Amino acid sequence: MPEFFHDKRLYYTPIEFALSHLGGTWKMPILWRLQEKAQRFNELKKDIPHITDKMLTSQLRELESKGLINREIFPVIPPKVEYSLTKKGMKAIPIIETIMKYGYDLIQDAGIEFPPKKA
Amino acid sequence: MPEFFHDKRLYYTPIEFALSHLGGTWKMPILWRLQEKAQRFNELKKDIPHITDKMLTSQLRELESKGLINREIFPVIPPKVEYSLTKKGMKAIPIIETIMKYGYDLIQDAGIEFPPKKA
DNA sequence: ATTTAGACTATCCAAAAGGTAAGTATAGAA
DNA sequence: TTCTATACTTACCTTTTGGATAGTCTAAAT
Repeated sequence: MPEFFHDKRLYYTPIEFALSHLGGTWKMPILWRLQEKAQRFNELKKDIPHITDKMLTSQLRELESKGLINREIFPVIPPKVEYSLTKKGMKAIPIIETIMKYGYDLIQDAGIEFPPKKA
Repeated sequence: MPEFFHDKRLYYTPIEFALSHLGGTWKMPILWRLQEKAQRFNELKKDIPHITDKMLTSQLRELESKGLINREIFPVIPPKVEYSLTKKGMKAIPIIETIMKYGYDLIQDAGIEFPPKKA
């Protein structure tokens, strides 16, 4: 039985475990944007097309709970909160880059026109 | 609008597109096992713990429709069908390897004991 | 006559993921 | 006094994903 339990969930493979950290529509685009510098909630929101408040909040919370990002609260009004990569989060960047490049290759292969942007 | 339509679906990023090819619980474990040689349905089934007939069938169909694997039918009874990687499928292998290694790293990080097996 | 093999298909269901829309708190600006 | 900014929360749905279970087809073996 090469499977294992962690945080109330059963995983069958390391791949599944990796995807629990990076998978879904939003986690990688968020992490990617934090690689340069810390960002505020609304900066991320403006920079990531289509994401809703709810999704952004929930994904940030998941990334934080898995230790990939830091959340720093500035006690001012209106509120200010900054998100940044942890060391663990930085380790994800090359993986994301690999997947992104693969995605671009697939897009090329499929003959789709797509602007080479940031994620 | 850096997003695009393809095959009746809307994608926002290359990452999403890549995950539509490799994402989910089963696609990468399946592809990984085809890298050495073609495999039959029941060989894959025995080699991939926990996968059900339905999941194996549906994932093989998806991989085939995206051009990552070939399906060869031998007209005998009982039926014999072999699955193998296409050139496009082979391009996915290094990506899967990267993700798998990352998964192992995360497992180490989390202090989980896990046997270094095949996917 | 029944069982077996191999590769499925068909239903039905439960859980997870993700989207819509509205509401909250606070202080300063208009 | 109403409005604005910021970072959320809550409730409610719909869609997608995945799991359980049973059934199908054919010919040969028992």
